[in-house]
This record gives sequence, structure tokens and C-alpha cells, in this order.
Amino acid sequence: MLIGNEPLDLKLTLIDSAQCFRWTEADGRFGCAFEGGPVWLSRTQAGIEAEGNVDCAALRRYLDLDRDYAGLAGECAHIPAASRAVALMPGLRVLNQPPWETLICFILSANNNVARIRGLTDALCRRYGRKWDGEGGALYGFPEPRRLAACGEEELRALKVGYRAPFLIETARRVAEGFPLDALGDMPLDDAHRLLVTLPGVGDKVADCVLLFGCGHASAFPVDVWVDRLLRDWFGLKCKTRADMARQARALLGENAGLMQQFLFHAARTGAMALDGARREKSPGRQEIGRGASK
DNA sequence: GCCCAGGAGATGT
DNA sequence: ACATCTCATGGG
Repeated sequence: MLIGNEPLDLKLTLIDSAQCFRWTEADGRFGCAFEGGPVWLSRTQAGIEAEGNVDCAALRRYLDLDRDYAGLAGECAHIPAASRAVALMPGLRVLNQPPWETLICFILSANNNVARIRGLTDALCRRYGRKWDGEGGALYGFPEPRRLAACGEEELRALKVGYRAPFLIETARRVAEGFPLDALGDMPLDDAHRLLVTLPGVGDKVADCVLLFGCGHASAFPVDVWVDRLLRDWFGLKCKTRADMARQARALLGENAGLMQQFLFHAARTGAMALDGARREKSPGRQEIGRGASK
């Protein structure tokens, strides 16, 4: 069924943007399995087409289709780097993912690269998630908290999650025992943040990713290595700590700072906007992004 | 071999 | 409050 015709670059948003590590691409279609079942998305002349178990309203919310991204460009029109990044990537949207899978994926993201995060996420889903068969290949749902909580450390290490194994198990246990993941979106940002960082494997940066990509907190501002660099190079921020950088960026960019962060992050990571030369020497330069490294 | 990746936790000052 | 180390794993 047709779910809309808003600007949305499926490959950029679902595969390449490193806010989600779950979708697979096959023959120009994009597939992922959620609680209700598998969904395949594609772009046709008419608009965005969805096949499978489709709750149109839920899908529109997941894809953030009801937000006015043209308005977002207007909000940062007075900030050159931000407005350039937003203008550079029409069709990039910030997803509203289920909090639980966002949490686990970003615990896996710590000191890790995108290709490996996707591979580990895929391994978790194949091993512990519900399987859905269909044309285009099988899709696997995300494991339930209870299922991961019941895992032994060694069986998770066998999937190559490394030292993150105990973080996954303990955090899964906390969630299974009632940690209020679904209430974070309705709480004040700072309260939700303070609560999230009590989970093992969750620091300031991962907490902000969960709040931005999984809880609808548009001002949550994750600062990773790329955002650290671009804030110095493009905004002239000089801060000792990343917490300070996040605070200043939010003060500068406003209540949708997190949404703008996603555009800035991607512009820096792909090289679409150049970082300072002196710093670029130390960075790895262009790297292949967005390929599903599942094997 | 070295450095890096959407960092976090433990320890020491 | 800040600096430094270590933690698996795979790619460049």
C-alpha cells in the first residue's frame, strides 16, 4: 500500500546513515521485521510503497514522515554549516525506532565501526529473533529483552560482541524487570538521560542516540568522534569534554539540534563536507559505507 | 606491527 | 571534575 509521497531517501536513511543497523536491501527494496511482522519498502512513481504487515500510521511515525524538514532548514538558515548540511541531503530523515532495539544496537556501537555493528546486530537477530519467511529472503525480528537476559556471557562472546557481552545481558535484565524504556519519550530530556546512563554499557553518547533515534527527543545531541571533529572545525567550539560540546551545540542549534546533528554527522563522515586538513590527516579518509557486512 | 571505529568503565589525581 | 588505560574485534 502507498503510505506517502514525502521526500525520503530510503537507502540514505535506512542503510547509509548509521542511525539504524537493521534494514537489508534487496533489488531496490528495503526490508526489516518488527513486532507485527516483516515490512518491505520501495519508492515508486506514486510514492513510498509498503508491502507486508503494514500499519500505515506507525510506519509514518517510524519514518518521521509527518515532520516538516523544510522548516528544519529554515531554523538553521543563520548557521552556515548546519544549513549547508541540511540542504545537501534532501531525503535524509531521523527515524523513530523502537527504544529497546535502539538501546541494544547502540550499546554494540561503542568503540566499533558501522559495518561491524550491522553484522553483530544481524547475528543477534538471526540467533535469538523470530524468523519470518518471504520473498526477498527471510527477515528476523529483534530478540525480546527476556531472551537476551537469559543468555550466558560465553554464547554472546561466540557471536563476537566481545567485552560488550555482559553489558547486553545486564541491560536486558534491567529492561525485562521493568526499566521504563517506553516512558522516556514523555519525560524531560535530562531526566531521561540521567536514567538511561544507569544502564551498563550506556554512557552520555549512547544515551543521546537512544533518546534521539528511539524516543523522539529531537534535541538530544550525540557527540561521537565525527561530531567532535566537526564541532571544532565547522563551529569553532573549544571544549574539554563531550558533555560540554553537546550542551553548547544544543544552545546554538535549538530544540531540533539532534535532527541537525544527523545531517552534520553524515556530511562529515562521508566527506560530503570537508573537515579541516590538519585533522583530516589523522582521520581514515573515505571509507566504504553502507554495505551490509553480514557474513 | 600500528591506528581506527557513532565509547564506556575503572582507576588515580 | 579531568586524564589515562583497558576492554574485543576486524579493516586499512
